[in-house]
Amino acid sequence: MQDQPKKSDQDIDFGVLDEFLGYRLRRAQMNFFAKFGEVCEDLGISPGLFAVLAIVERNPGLTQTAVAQALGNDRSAMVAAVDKLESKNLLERRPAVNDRRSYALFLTAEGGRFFDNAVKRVSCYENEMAKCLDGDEEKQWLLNALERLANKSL
Amino acid sequence: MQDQPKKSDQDIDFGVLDEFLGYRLRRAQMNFFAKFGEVCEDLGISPGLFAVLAIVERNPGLTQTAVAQALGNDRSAMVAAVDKLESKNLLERRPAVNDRRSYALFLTAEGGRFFDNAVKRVSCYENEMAKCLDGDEEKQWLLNALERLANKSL
DNA sequence: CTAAATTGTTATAGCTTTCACCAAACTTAC
DNA sequence: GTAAGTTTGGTGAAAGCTATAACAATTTAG
Repeated sequence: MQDQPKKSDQDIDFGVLDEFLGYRLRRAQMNFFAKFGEVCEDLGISPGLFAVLAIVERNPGLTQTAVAQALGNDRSAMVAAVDKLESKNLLERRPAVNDRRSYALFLTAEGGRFFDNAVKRVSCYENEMAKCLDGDEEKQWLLNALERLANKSL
Repeated sequence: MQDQPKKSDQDIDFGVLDEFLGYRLRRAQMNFFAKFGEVCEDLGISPGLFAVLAIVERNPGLTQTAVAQALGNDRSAMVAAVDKLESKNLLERRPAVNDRRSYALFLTAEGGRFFDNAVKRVSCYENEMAKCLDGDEEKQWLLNALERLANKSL
């Protein structure tokens, strides 16, 4: 009754966890986050900062809150993010033309080059990760399923 | 040149983000995390604590580090988690039989009942979320794809 | 026995979320 | 038009969770 059978890592019963989408999503996302860190280590940006650059690059002039809403983050999270990107000379806060409360965000020239380079790296490792999927067909299916789950309400 | 076209929330160009598995995984997982919080609000446990209970329930006597490794967390994260679960009388630290450094973790009787109840709730909302998938077939495919992504190495 | 590895722990830092706050903008009523 | 209240944008402080590094006690390897 006291001799536990010395379970190895593979030997563990995950029970209901194995059937829960929430848990599996977390594990998959943790792996992606870790791989992102490896690939972009020297660039000094996190997935969150990368996402901010991506939104601002395609939608120049957006306010901080607009970017936050687009990414599903809180407004307050944007302060430190934009501060950091601005200190790296990648992003620029300009006063908004018709609203003195808000800033309009723009990529700097350096930010544009930086982002292009980062996209290359991220695309590269994304493609590598997607190799465990069955071709572009399954990847598109997966992207679609994930979008449905992200927007599902109870 | 200065009149930005007043983009609404739906009007934003996500660019490369839309094709990145990492981003879509994050969005989907954020939604699951939020829904978990709604459903289990009065229970006072997070997805992380739920996962600890699930592992200990199916693998009684595991050490803290073994649970951490199973869940992909750091050992140090387990301290606060077990502290919290122990203060709720759901989990118990017993001295390990053959290693005075480590504890063996067990669910208390109350912890067992609590977990059963929590599983009912989480299963319920998991099923609700899965309704945006095409039957059990697509769910199983998705679980499988997520497992592949979680274990893929570069 | 000595050196290396392991367990639980603490401290520290980073990131994210929540709350309250102030200034600016908007809405409504005069 | 003005003046009141309300909403919104950015910010800062506090709380939460996670990851990293270091540490003492203990176990294991050589």
